[in-house]
Amino acid sequence: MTTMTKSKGAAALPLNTILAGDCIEMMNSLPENSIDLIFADPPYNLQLKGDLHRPDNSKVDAVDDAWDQFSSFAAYDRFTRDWLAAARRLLKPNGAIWVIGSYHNIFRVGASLQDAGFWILNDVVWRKSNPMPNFRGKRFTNAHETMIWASKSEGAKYTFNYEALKSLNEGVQMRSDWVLPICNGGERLKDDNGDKAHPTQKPESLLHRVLVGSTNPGDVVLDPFFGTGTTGAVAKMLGRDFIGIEREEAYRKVAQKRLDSIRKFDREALQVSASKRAEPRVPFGQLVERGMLRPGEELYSINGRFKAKVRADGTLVGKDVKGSIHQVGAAMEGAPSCNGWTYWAFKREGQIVPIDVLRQQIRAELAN
Amino acid sequence: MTTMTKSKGAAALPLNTILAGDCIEMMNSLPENSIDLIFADPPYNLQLKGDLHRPDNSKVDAVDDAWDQFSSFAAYDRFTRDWLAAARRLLKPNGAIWVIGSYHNIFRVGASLQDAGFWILNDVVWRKSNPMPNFRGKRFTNAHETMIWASKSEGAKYTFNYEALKSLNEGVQMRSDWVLPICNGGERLKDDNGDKAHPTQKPESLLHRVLVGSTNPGDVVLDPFFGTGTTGAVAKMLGRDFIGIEREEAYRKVAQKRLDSIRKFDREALQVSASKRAEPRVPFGQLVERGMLRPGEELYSINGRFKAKVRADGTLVGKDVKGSIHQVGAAMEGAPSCNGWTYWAFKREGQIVPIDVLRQQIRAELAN
DNA sequence: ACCTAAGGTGAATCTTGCT
DNA sequence: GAGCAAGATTCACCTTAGG
Repeated sequence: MTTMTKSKGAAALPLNTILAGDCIEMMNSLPENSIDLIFADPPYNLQLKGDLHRPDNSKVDAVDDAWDQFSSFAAYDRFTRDWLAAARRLLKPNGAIWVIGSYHNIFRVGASLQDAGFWILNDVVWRKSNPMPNFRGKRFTNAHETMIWASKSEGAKYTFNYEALKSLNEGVQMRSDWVLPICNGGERLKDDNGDKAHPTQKPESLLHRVLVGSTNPGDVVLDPFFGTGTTGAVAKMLGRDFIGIEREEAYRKVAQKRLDSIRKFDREALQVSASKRAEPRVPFGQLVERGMLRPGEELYSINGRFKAKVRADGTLVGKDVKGSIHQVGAAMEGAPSCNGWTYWAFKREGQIVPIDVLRQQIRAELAN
Repeated sequence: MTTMTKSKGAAALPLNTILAGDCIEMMNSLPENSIDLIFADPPYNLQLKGDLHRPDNSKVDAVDDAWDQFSSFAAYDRFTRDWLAAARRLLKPNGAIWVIGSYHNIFRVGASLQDAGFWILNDVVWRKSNPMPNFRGKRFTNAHETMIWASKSEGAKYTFNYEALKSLNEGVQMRSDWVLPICNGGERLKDDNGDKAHPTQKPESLLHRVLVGSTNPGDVVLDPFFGTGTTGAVAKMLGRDFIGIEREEAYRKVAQKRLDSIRKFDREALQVSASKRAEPRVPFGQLVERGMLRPGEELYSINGRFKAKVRADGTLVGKDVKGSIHQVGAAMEGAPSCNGWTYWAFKREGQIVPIDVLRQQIRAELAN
């Protein structure tokens, strides 16, 4: 790969390098209207109070780095406005930006994007297939992050490789929710001690989809919060040029080593997200939520011997037992286990209908 | 259903009615600190430029109603701040709010929520199983909407029926991404012409999960943008009280008709699995007092590594430690904390039995 | 070599109630 | 309100060790 190609007027772009320093200063040192795509993974401004332990008493290794600390929402907003202004100056008129965040920061980022004149094209949800659970049972599992995709301004002719994404998605149009695993296993970079080199390394599969969808080969991709360089790594594989900016020496070192080992079009490395087409699990509770069965309605065992009543939370109550469709079926039969889906039925217009029919309906919908 | 019950000081709440008028004015006419939950589906501020046609040239019936028009982001922000302030005044200290939106408005709503002092608990993604495709192939299929769940302030004791949601989800904790179909078929209300009565009617399944998860029977739920009354309908079914506010006469009429036809589920069906925390507290000493365990008897850690002796006052003595079942367990494991109830076991007839079995016996007695 | 069991871990605003 | 003690609480992976 080449450094310092693609001159734009007097200045030149330091292609395929990692710039050391503050992202706003470094961006301001680059020529305006020179970048095709920006991917930004800014600090999330998590506000953690104390330690968190798992039920087995092991401690969660949380993101408590200094770079994620801001004194107030106002301070975070100032930072956001400043780096977005610098980013917007760099973008070509038909360039675009992606920003990723969580509920801690993404609403502020999104509003600032709009205020700065960016035009939101989609918000895209990264649904994590293996998120960390909520150990205390006080909230929903925080199972997704949000990305905002925006053009430099309204009416701009941004890049969108519709057909490529459709192919990636087995021939149907790509949706705004992407199911991808978090970065772990061999892809997760380790430091010399064997600990994770960066607390929030993003999976290459995510960047693969972003770059295939919104850049063309030869485009210049800037990542102002480069970290361990996932953006650069995927850009290199896909034949795009990148520029990274990273303040922390330790991250730059790991990223450079990573980049040096990557070859363009290393197909093997791209085989991360082949989809498994297992039958989706359908919770019985969905039949209740969706009104297919009514709370208070009676279910009948397929052998006609027992009945039980549906509750609003998708559990059953029978004589002396309550619990899941499986638990109540097992208890009534005195069996160690029972597949409630094939054991229970409901009545419609005098007919006895197995509840599994309703599950099949939902699965058919999901397949579309 | 009753109207005007639950007086709060001088004022009374117009329960289970639809108030006609501007939502901010109407909210300001209600007593402060009186509402348990607010569900709000405000205008999305869609900024549609022209007509959209499907590939077969049929015209998409878009949301272009007057109530969704704002002159600028600043105007939308003003409106948002104002209704959020009125909403926050109404909430009880431990109340909570849900707001639903799309990328057009949700970032502004989220930032305003945070600025107003609400404390975000989760952002929840409603992943539509049957969204409208992107006909032009210029963007990702807009296949989700975003809900923000927030308590009135940081540290508030909001309602979260963890076990009920877990039951709804087949025994695993509920995640922040919910896959549910959009509202159509028989559930979709039609006007006298057979057209959809409201452009953005929400599915009852969505409200079912919201209300089961974050309210209890008898709670008061306010929806300041009532529309055709999905919130009221599900609240009524689930035995919650509701208050709706709606400006448009046509929507109120449809909503009232809908509400009149709905019956509440029976009481048993509304019972929901409770968390252990809600069960009565049983001191370990009671097991000794009642002779279920004898002073001097040995307890064994569940992993078989440690043992300790029961004393007459309900404390344990082990090697070098004495104290509560929790303290001794934690000390032996070198852990910051330990739930002694699940950590210790005793022997009966050669069998190892967890002490929690004895606590459950006592709780079962207390329930009778 | 292959299978099973045990252990580790991930952007987390993660308790409640009594004294 | 601060301080302390009781006690409730996890899913989908991957790696490693052991059989």
